[in-house]
Amino acid sequence: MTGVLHMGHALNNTIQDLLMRWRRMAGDVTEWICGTDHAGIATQAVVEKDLAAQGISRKELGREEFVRRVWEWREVYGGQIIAQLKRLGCTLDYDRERFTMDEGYARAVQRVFVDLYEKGHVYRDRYMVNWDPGLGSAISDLEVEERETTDKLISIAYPLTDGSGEIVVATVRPETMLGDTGVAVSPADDRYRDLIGKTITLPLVGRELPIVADEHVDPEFGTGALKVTPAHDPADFEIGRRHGLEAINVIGEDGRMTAEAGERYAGLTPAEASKAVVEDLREQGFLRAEEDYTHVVPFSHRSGARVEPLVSLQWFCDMTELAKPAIAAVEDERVRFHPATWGGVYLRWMNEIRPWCLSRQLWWGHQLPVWYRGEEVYVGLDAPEGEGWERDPDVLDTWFSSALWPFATLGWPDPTPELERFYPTQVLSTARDIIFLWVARMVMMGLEYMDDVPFSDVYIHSVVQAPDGRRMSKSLGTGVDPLELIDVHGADALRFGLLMMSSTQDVRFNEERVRQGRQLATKLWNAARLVIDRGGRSLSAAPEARTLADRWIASRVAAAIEESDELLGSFQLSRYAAGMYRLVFDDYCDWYLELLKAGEATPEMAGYVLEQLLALLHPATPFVTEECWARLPGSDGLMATHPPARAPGPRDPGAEDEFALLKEVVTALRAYRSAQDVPSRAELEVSIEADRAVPVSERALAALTRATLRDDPAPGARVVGVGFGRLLVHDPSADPDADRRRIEAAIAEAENELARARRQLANERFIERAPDHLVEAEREKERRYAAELEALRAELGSS
RNA sequence: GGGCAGUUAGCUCAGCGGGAGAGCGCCCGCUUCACACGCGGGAGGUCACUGGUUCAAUCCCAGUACUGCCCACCA
Repeated sequence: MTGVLHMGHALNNTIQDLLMRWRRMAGDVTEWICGTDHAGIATQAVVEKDLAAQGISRKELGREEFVRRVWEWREVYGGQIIAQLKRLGCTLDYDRERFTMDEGYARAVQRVFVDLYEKGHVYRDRYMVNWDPGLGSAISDLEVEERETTDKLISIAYPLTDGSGEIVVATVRPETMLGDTGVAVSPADDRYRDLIGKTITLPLVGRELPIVADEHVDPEFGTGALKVTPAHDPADFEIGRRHGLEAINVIGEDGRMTAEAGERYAGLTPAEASKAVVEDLREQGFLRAEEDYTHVVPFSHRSGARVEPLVSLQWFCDMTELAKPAIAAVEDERVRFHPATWGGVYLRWMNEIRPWCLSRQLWWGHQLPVWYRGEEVYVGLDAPEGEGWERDPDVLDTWFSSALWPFATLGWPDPTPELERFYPTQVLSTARDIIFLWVARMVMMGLEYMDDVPFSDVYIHSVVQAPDGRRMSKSLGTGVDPLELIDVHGADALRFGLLMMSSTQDVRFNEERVRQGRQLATKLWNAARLVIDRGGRSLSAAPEARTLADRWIASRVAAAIEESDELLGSFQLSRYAAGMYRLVFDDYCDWYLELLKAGEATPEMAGYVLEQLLALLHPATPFVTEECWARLPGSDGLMATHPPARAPGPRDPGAEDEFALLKEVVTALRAYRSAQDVPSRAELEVSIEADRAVPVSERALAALTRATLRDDPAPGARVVGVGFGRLLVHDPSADPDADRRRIEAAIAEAENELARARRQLANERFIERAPDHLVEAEREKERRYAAELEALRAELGSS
């Protein structure tokens, strides 16, 4: 990695650390290799730019010195990203740091190259490659991006050699006509049938070119005749191979016209040559038309330069045999993608995989283990014996070495204990843009060299976009710096915020989520202070639940533990985060701790539950949970190595139901208060009329809404409807108008609900076909709302 | 040219066959002795559109319209 930690790194590493901490707490032996790749192109570019600023060119320095400078640069900046990961709280194995240019790793890379050569997959060929003139190197198909561009489409007349006429062809790259070696027409095209086998004389050049028939040509497009430039167009290259046409390179690897282009054009840039060729054609009367034309054009993902397709002698790897087992591994789900749709993307690409151009004309990277002497080629781990051998100056595509990551970092090819213990791994977490570049290649290499998949689950996380929906990018100025967010809100906050944003689709970055994370951390901290102050501590065994609140929170914790395990296991990270947030704010703080303050819950349970909450949240927010844990009396060791959260007991539906009654009473009274403007400090007297026992405690009611219970309703009490009956509130000072409005609103709502229930029940097919419990629930609703309506109407009538 | 996603409250996003959810924002009220980075109460969505399946569709199917992404050798 060449740069500083960006948001994508922050998200990915937060996810990985979350999973690592989760499994570590669960008792798994975990290994998260800390390492970086040498990022050949990007790193070389950065160092070259540095040198350029000092007026030094790479060529002046020479290869050896340049590579030494890159290592120096790495000494300075290589550690930067690791320091930043530490700030994020990532628990990698920092002692076992690996780098793709380490000696042992480099040996593994060379070995694989040699082996693939010996097996016949790796070969050297003069073939059409994507040439990046900005970089001065070939790049792979995956490093090319298509951009829509408007060019001039030029029509040129090619006269038949026998003088019987002409063929008009069209091109957006007129300068390439200098390298034309044929003209192709569709075999189905009657217009040209008689011309097949004849020749034309190439304007400006004078070369005689055959007219061939090829299926690739679309008779509908333009004039239906295609100029063939095998050296500078991938399609033409294929046509050329089919018809034995020569490939003449008129554009060189330096991005300029070659001597082959002719004296007049040699040395010009293609753009200059294009102009000159058009001028010359015009003068000589061969130009037929010029029009704007919008199409997609390849650009280098690396340098941004327009890719120059040209024929070049490079090293390739044929992927078809390597892909077969890797396709099978995904088809039979030895490797599973999450979400599964990415498995389909992987398979579509793998099924049409093309040769991989491995060689790069760079200095920073793994130099090819290849030597030449005249026509001889030697491929091997060590330099060949004898005099006169010269080593290939090229290096390997960085992704070639990255593909070996899952086993090369563990010491392969030596049979190390680490390799034995940790291969295959379980989870690979990454963004989708790297599925082909890295994931697919790791699967292929893992199967080839370890005879097993490198990981069983691939989690493809969201791409975090800029807040305005554009790509987050430094050059666009849309980047948001994760380190600044850590400065402002803290690492826990950033981690939590990113988890909240992380789902299966792209999301816009939203700082509110990070703030939410900070609020959670603060809340947890304050809750811990309260609980510790009330005598909460770490206990070796679950305490007895002595109150309804105790039984209820114990049940809630049991449910939350089940839920969080399931969500983390299925990579539903934002749901896990949201669930934790509500557990802490709503259940624990707003209800349970309020009751603790009223003496309706026990400090033992409060302390025990706090410990479990810390354990549940620790994978997401390690810092605050560790800090709270250290302060909890009786705690021992680190939360990082604490066992997973344990429920104080099994789920308790009875307690949950009973507690729901309390909540309903409290919520209804609070709403009454708010609607009637009863100050929150004023005491309310209330009696409960219900069709069942409502064991609401006096103290709970007093603590949660300053209400006291009385056995009989006071005369003139106000009616508040609840699901199980009604509350009668003694409120002599109530404003009758406001109260009537409140009751009318309640009536309207009840009428609505009643009508809905009756409509459902009037549908015979619903009664017939819907599950019994749903029908029964509907009947229950009808009864309840009918009763409530009656009570409210009576109340309205009497007021 | 193919393929894959998405379209849910003002904003950013969850949910997904049985009466729409969160955070923020907005309105009203609270210096309640852990926390104003807080507490309580509210307002606010024909769940893009059109058909279909079903007792029941925001959720399943088909199509349409936008948006985003990936793949692709029509000059």
